Amino acid sequence: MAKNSDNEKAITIYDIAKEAGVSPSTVSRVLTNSVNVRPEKRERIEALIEKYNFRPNAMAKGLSDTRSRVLGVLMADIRNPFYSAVYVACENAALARGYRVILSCTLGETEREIEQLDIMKQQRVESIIQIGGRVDAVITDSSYIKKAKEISAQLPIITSGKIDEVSCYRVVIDANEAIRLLTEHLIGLGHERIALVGGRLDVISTYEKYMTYCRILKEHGIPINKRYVYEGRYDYDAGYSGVQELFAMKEKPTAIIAINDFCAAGVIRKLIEDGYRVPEDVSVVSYDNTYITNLIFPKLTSIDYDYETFGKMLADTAIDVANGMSVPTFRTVTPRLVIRESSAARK
Amino acid sequence: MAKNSDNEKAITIYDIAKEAGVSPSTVSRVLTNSVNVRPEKRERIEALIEKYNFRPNAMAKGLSDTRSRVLGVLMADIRNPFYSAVYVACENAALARGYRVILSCTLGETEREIEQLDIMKQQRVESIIQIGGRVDAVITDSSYIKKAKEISAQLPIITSGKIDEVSCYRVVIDANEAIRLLTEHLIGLGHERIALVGGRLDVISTYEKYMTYCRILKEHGIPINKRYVYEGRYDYDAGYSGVQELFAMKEKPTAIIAINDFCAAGVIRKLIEDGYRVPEDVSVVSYDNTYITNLIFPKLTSIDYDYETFGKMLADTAIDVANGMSVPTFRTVTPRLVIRESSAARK
DNA sequence: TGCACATTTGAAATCGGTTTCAACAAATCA
DNA sequence: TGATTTGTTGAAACCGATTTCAAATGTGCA
Repeated sequence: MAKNSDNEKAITIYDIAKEAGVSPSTVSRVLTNSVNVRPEKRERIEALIEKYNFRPNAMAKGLSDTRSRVLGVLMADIRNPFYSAVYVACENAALARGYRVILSCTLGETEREIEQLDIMKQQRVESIIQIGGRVDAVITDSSYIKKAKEISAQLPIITSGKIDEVSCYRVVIDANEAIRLLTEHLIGLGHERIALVGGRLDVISTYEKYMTYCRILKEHGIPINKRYVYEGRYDYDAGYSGVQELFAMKEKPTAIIAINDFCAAGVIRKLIEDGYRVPEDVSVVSYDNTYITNLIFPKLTSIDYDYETFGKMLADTAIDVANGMSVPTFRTVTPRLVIRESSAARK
Repeated sequence: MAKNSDNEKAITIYDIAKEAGVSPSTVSRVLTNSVNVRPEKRERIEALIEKYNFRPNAMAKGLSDTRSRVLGVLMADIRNPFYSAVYVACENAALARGYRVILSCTLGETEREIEQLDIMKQQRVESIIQIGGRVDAVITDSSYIKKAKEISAQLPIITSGKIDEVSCYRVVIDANEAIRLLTEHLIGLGHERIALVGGRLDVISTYEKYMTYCRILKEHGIPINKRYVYEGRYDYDAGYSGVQELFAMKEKPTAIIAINDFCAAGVIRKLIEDGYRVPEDVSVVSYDNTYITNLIFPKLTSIDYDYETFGKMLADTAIDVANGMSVPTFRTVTPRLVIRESSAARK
């Protein structure tokens, strides 16, 4: 049975050295493959490593290295499919460059967030990737800002969002382009009464979207109706209640831009419950292009961010900065429209 | 701007000690709060810690501690909502007991899996939690088995599945109970032509479900029709093509048990495309009770595992075993039926 | 004031690797 | 053959914390 306690100490290079009749330095040289070791000794050492399944203690190694080759990834909740997609892409990119990643989910608790930043510092991560930019917890808690400021003075923070008052490298989705794609897609389909559902205007990216939405409507000579903007959270319920409110109006929207796929699912649900057909009566589109888009009925038209590229850009920035390379402090990811079944020409 | 290179060395207890005019030991005593330190010195030291935002190097700490207080969690893919739910629950439970967690996704690549096991060993994790039991990669790769065997000889492995030939602690969902709940639920609704869609019978838990399904049908005097069992993967497509095949038959099923929520989404999609109504014409139920159940239309009846409890059981087992406590090598989690809209009485 | 005892403290060893430096051995060259 | 260069090796220092041990200091009581 799997060993159920930590009784026997782990093998060390000293043990290997003694049994092989060489010095620890020589064992280390075999491990790091740094300089020549006489073949016969090398073989003896390798045989012992194999025999005992020896693996060098990462703490000891980390102590003598100046570099940790570890990145920290901080996010609200890995259960969110957007976050998990970015995370996996980040991890892949980091691994490809010889870095490990430590993940931390804060579940929106500021205390935990602060604590985790400290832990990452103790782990001597080379940089911290913050995914989400405090989108989920809109309240910019001052104790968090203080900690983030402190940390950012000592190691680079790369974020997909923005942290108030904290200077960091930003790899950001081009929100203007995203909303432009959606709005023009809908306008192209003949829609004019286009509603925005979910998201809060005090969150930067959401506000940017709103502004661009207004600009584009104006460009097309479509009047802006503030009542077509339903603020709310970033979830299913926001979509559901958004429809409830919007469709109580006389001039009902013919198209809805939901703030993400969850929200869109709520939107569609409520529409169907109320007897509307999607997309025949109402078109619904959203952001994120998570796998949810393919699960629901009808399949969702959504904005894709190319997670592989996005995650890679985050990880590469983190690693480049840690290696002292000069890196732009602001980079954008260009979104792409994926048309599926939920949007169609206006009747 | 965030420091863009690792030029200045980090502060150490020696720096603090020198500036405070005490020995490093005293600084360490303040950090660990182990013994008394004269209040005036303690204050001076604490002030310096604050001043420099000093955080002790985790490597150095880890080197002198015999215990790492770290668990490793290995899984196929964190993007799977089932896995991410279990992961978060695990992490919460571990954190509550003062343990950190390192996550590793193998994305089904055996090579990566083996590599990550080694990394965890190097990190001196106290035990390894394997979520998924190689369900996703049915092929039990011999090189993986070999590595897992080697590892399990040195540190405890806790799994939610099963690893061939490798002895480990198992915390397993009671598959028999799960299928019993679903089958009896459907029979209670008057269904007799109940199909199984998705999953492969060479995966233990799937096979167990099949066997119990047969037993229960027999108990109720319902004839077993092997053609109602559609083997496939654990995804949307399996559900989709399952319906395609099953509904080409003359005696069409009136109820479907999908192997998980993804699969159920595919099932429902194809049913609707083909003009069936759910649940009026066909009832659909599944396992896992992920948030997908609430996103799709109709909302899915599914089997819940109480992720908090499940994750906690995994983490607690891992920690208890690491602490030499005697722990049962087999524990089960009792599933619970959550009835939603997708199942109804047979017409 | 002096002795016994408790509290605080620093020096040094330790954890397990890597790396520098100097010594030694082998190979090359004159 | 002897001098020079190159290749291997081990001893010891180092990374940054914790911990043991013994010394130094402080306190209580006669």
